[in-house]
Amino acid sequence: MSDNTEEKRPLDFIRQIVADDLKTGKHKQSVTRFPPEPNGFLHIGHAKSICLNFGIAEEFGGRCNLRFDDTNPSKEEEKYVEAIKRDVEWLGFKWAGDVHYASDYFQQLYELALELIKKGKAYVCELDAEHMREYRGTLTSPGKNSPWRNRSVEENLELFTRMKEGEFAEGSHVLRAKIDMASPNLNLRDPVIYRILNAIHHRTGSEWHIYPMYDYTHCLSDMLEGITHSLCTLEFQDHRPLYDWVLETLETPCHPQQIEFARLNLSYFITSKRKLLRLVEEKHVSGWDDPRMLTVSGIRRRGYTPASLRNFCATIGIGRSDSLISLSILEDELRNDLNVNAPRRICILDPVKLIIDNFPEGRVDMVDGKNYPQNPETDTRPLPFTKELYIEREDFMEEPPKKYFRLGPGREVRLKYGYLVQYASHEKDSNGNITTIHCTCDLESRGGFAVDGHKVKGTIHWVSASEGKTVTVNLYERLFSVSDPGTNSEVDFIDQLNPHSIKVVNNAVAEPELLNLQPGTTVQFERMGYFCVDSRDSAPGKPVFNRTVTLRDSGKI
RNA sequence: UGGGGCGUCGCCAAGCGGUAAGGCACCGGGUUUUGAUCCCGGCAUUCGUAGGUUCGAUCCCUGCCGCCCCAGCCA
Repeated sequence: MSDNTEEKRPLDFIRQIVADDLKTGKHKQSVTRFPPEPNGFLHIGHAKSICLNFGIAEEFGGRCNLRFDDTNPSKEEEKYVEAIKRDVEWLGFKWAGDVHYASDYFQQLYELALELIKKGKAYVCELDAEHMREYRGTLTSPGKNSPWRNRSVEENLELFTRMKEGEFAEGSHVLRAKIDMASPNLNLRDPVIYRILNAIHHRTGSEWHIYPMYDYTHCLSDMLEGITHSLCTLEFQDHRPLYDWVLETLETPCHPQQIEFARLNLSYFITSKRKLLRLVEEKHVSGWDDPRMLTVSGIRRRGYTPASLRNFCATIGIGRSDSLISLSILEDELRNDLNVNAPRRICILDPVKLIIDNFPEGRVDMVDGKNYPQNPETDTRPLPFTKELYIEREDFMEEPPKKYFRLGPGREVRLKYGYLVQYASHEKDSNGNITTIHCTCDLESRGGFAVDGHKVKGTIHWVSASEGKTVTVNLYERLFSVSDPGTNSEVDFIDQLNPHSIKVVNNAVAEPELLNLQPGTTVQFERMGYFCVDSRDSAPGKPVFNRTVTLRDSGKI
């Protein structure tokens, strides 16, 4: 796999901190973690976090754990665990040792909660959700103490134990950290750290009746794993004092440093699990792995490569300011990779027949098509050239402007790898649609070279009408028609979907070779773009191609 | 009208007191059997703004303006 780590780009602020901590000896080795909640599929925003956390481990010789943050059994499922593991591996990363789960620590977390109670730093509260909100105060006014705040340690211990034993109903009791109900930081107003939940957990089943909350779990899980740098997104900044409070209060043997960075926003897309879920549930897309989705699985099915994702993440960098990254950066990294790694093939997406009047009937010339423009002349495949061909409808114009380099009355053009042909005539149906174009060809120009050496500017691609194979091609465009869908709360993001995000072409004509591709393979259709064999809808001998991305087409008329 | 963040080219992003890297996009030109690739060249007298400190400030200080996040028994 190629990525551009070899270029000495400046370190982002997080890597600088890691480098400094290693240099000063604060840490012998960096230990990071990627902590997804298994409640949905990973999207490109997660890829940024994955590249950061695993990337640091690779670059600094450290370790990176994969840890599932599974503290809410009502939302989490095993199938997401499997999908997430597959996505991380597909990106090319390897987690240190076994996969970790926050649920591995439930017993330790419980014992530490007992410690907290004994220190007088946590109490069982019986306020219901509504009262709890009321007591919390507002952004501008302080909260007030819960009437249960000053229970004795013994009583708290007994109540918490009974919570654990399943003696109480959901919602009736919670364990709260005793911090400061007047704190300007709402997260410090005696946050709930344990609640009663009787759901079945995907790993621990019905063993537990109480489940720890994120703020309590995350810092301790980090601590237990010896994480040195706990990287998360900006919205957790306000939680950092609580992260630190738990570790300090419990006097833990180590204290990971939480560092926040800005989450990824990509133009013309949404990176919100909740909104992606709605697209799936309301069937605006075919599923989590719809090639138009910017989920890791959708991206993969679309034909993107792991290297292009990693290079993209390296290119955009890590910062703390809100940003909206242009989709063109992603596409640029994709093209950089595919340009050198995707073999060239030929497929006509919108066929119109071209007949070479002076070419012998029944003759099949096998001409050589180059697989990669940068490779030696010998890396070729045979292409059957016959009297009747298909060319792209857009490659012929009845009244072409001067700068149009393709076929038209009076024009000469090169059929790539084949022959030079000169326009003879064309036919139209009653609706005025062009049905057939007639040309004559210079039989001496095989390979596309003029015998007398004259220049031919235009080169177009073609497929033999008799030897070509009909295939289905999905022409994808961006899923949304505005650059910042979902940003304006006045508008439902569903109304911002691009009605032309998919166009299915059922009569594309492909060179025979194209039927032999393995699902998941990405090739370039010369002059048209990069296309990937769909891994779900293709059948042997009946491939379905997804347009991964178009070619750049600067100045094309 | 509480607290926490952020503000360098259209979009990202370096810069760490010594006089504005790089990428994307865009605009020119060259090569080309993909109007692709590749190659050259252009693209911030200026760093949200107003003051202050300094020989010198994008970097330090102060005020102002703008944007984002926080009142789940979600993560």
